[in-house]
Amino acid sequence: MTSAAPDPSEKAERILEGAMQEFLAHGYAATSMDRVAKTAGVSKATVYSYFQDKESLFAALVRRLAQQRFPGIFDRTILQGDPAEVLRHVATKALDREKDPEYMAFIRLIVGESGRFPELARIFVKNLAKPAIATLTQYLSTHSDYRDPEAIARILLGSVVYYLMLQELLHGREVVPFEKDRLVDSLVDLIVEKA
Amino acid sequence: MTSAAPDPSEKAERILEGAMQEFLAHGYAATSMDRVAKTAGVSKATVYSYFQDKESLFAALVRRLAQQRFPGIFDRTILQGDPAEVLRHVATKALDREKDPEYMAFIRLIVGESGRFPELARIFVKNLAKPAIATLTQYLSTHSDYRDPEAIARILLGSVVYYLMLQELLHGREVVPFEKDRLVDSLVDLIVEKA
DNA sequence: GTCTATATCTAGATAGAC
DNA sequence: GTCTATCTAGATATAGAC
Repeated sequence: MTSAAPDPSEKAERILEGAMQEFLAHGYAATSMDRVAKTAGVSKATVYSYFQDKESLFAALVRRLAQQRFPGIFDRTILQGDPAEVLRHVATKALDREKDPEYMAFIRLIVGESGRFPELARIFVKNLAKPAIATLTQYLSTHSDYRDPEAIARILLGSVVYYLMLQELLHGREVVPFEKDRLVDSLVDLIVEKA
Repeated sequence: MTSAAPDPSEKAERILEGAMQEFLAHGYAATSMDRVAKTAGVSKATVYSYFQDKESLFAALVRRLAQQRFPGIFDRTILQGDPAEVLRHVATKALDREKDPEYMAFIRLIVGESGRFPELARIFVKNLAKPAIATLTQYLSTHSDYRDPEAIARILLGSVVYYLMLQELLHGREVVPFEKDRLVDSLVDLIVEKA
């Protein structure tokens, strides 16, 4: 057994890596299993030996991305301290995701396939959106007097996500240019001054 | 591109109608020209006599939807009067779009295909998002003292769009339930109290 | 276990009948 | 002008070689 494979899951890793590149770049329907295999550096038959079919591979990939590759932004960050600084930090960190092309492509993919794969969209919400809302809501509950902290949390996150979607995903930079700092400044002012 | 006939062709209308149903339901890649023809009630050859290829048909459809079928929300609405009432009206009207499945599917389609068709995404931004931002910014400029009215406009619209996307498109209703009224109330309070 | 080769089907696009 | 029939390419999925 000198030529034994390193790890049975090593091939599965490469396949998922190849699948990620292809699905993120072209979406579900426009991605072929041939290209997944080629990108992963294995044969197509090997892909089918690890994953039942195209849908199973896609589902496995999305679960993986939602649970491992793109953990919630604030999961490990303990929010505490001055509200103005904390909120500015939160908004800025969320906006920084524009610099991660894979994350942006993941958003595009999930939204685009949310009709065909509603269950995968729910996994995305449960693993990424929900923890972000919960963490921010928790902070606002203990550091402000808002009647409805979750509503405020959704306003902040919504403003940021809308910015990313409009300016980056939908290529609005050239059509409706807008500086990130302006959004952050107004957002922090609006929320903190009121508190 | 096919030449736009002066008098609208009945056949072209039916084809676009069929294309709308199919593309909105399945996205670009998963939609076949066979099904477009069948839904439109014409032969596939007829489809190709009116539109050069699949991409041209898709582009014509998106332009049509962005320019005619889904005009900007506030284009015809003259915003004037008490800020609290106006902003509440604006937010509520925008949130009501969740009741229009075709509009929601259009959002999903544009976001999902924004990688493959960036120019169509820009058309969407130019015709729908930009006018909404501009109209609301204009109102806030004359009815509030905000240093950056456009930032406020984007915060309001972003909060609403994020709600629609998370709760409806991504099927978050069951995962992170939230009442629309709570969002509207906090949004209006936040913006008007500060003014 | 993995790959090559292939079966089967469906897609986009077109030629030719009427 | 419109439809039927068809071409060609590329898709998913699998059988069989090594």
